[in-house]
Amino acid sequence: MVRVRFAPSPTGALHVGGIRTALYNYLFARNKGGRFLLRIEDTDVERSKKEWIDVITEGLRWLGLEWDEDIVFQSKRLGVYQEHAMKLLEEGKAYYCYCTEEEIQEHKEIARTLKKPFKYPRTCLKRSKEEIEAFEREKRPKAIRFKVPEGKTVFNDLIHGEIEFDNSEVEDFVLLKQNGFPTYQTAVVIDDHFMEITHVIRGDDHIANTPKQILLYRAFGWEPPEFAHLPMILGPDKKRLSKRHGATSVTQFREEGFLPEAIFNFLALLGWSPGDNREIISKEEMIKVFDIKNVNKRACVFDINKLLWMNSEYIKKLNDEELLEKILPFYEKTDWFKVEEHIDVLRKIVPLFKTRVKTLRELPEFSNYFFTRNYRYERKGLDKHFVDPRVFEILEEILSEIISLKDFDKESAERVVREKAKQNNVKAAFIIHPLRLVLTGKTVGPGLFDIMDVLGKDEVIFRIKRALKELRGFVPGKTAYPEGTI
RNA sequence: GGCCCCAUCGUCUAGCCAGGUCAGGACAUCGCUCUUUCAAGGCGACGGCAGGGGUUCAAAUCCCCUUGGGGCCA
Repeated sequence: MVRVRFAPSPTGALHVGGIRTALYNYLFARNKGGRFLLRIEDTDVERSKKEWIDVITEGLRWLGLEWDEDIVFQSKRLGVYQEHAMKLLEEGKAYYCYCTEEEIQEHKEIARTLKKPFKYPRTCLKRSKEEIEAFEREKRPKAIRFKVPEGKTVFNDLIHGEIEFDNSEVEDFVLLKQNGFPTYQTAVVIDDHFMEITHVIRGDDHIANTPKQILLYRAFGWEPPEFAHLPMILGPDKKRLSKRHGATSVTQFREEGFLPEAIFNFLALLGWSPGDNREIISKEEMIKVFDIKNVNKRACVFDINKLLWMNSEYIKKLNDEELLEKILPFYEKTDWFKVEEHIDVLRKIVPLFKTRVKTLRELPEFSNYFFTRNYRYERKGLDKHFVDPRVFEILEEILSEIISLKDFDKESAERVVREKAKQNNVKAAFIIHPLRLVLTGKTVGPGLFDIMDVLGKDEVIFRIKRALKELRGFVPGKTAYPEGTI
């Protein structure tokens, strides 16, 4: 059975690259009817934090990347790594290294000045018995290094094809550090073996590590898994994606109002294509058609614009009730009111913005005027729509008409506005634009009559009255802008 | 510096493995349309095989070099 894993370090947020790695592992496993496991690589005690583990697991759940079986924590397996390092030592496939940090650093310096590549010079492999005994007597700290055999290491990458390394390029890397902690290579190989991982799918920054790991598998007498190295994700400047490129973590995406389905879909298509021209693909469909062979080799740029578009597509696919439910937390965050008390108004408002927002977070700010009278008229709107003084007369007429209206709703409001426009021999747009500005302060938004309907008769009357008072006699370009309206 | 990976519109990509269709789609941009505005929708435009050598009747596709980008050693 296929078994894959996602193995993040809890040293930071779950970022775009990590999400996509998890995603491809997940798709691969589900496509093959295999298992998708989670392992936390927390051997770096100083940088690993418990909080990050929660951030990672919550992020994965939010995205719908449910893992199988219990989470494996490397920090609980230190004994296993030590045991296995000792085994290689006993078999003569590894050796103690007494070199200090400073000595290694010195070698590196020399290599740098000579412009030669640095490789551990096997100092401790060549030490005499006496030397070693002396070190032991003074209890000098020691690491365990792997003795890299001669030859070539070749592996068939599922994405890149055959990749070959000459072992002479690989240095005798450390298996166990002086403090008894395993290095990345050691822990990865041992864990992948015991977790019975069949396919290692990870970022291609690990390609150069792969020969070391294969060498380790062989030393242990284990069969290496298949490898698939995913291309990196870059920022718009083609540099490795980082915080300075804006939102790059699941947490941020969630807070900014992206839907998990959109992220899932977008990231899946970043480096992989089903081969046809589809863009919006459901998770189920992806699982069905995912093939690791169709994954691209080339690093790709994370394009927030396309994500935004895709998010708006998923928002449009939501029915009104679903949208409402998803939007509530974003209204809650505004602190404008208790959402439970205004749920009926929200139920009317939310659908009006469905095709007008790209993220959920935009909705509250786009609809602020439904919850406050404290908004300002957009300056460019005043200049554009209040040029003709007849606007005030018609507004006056509409006001009195609305006051006498028995049943105020979308239809009657529209009838009043259109009739008054007709009677005054102007186009409906002549009065619709200034009225929108009066009622919302904005020049853009949902249909005016929808807005009037939601605001209700009393509020519409109040706002028109207020505007007539504030804006009467206003001449664009000449009159100073009324207080609080700019 | 050494080793490794990569190279199709601004961006994501299809096409490459099995050479022969005006190099197809999506995002973005621009235009038109619909419309009370903005969106959404519909229609359209712009825009690409990094460069150079080969192989071949024929190269985006196969090979080599250069250039550029990325990664690991750090």
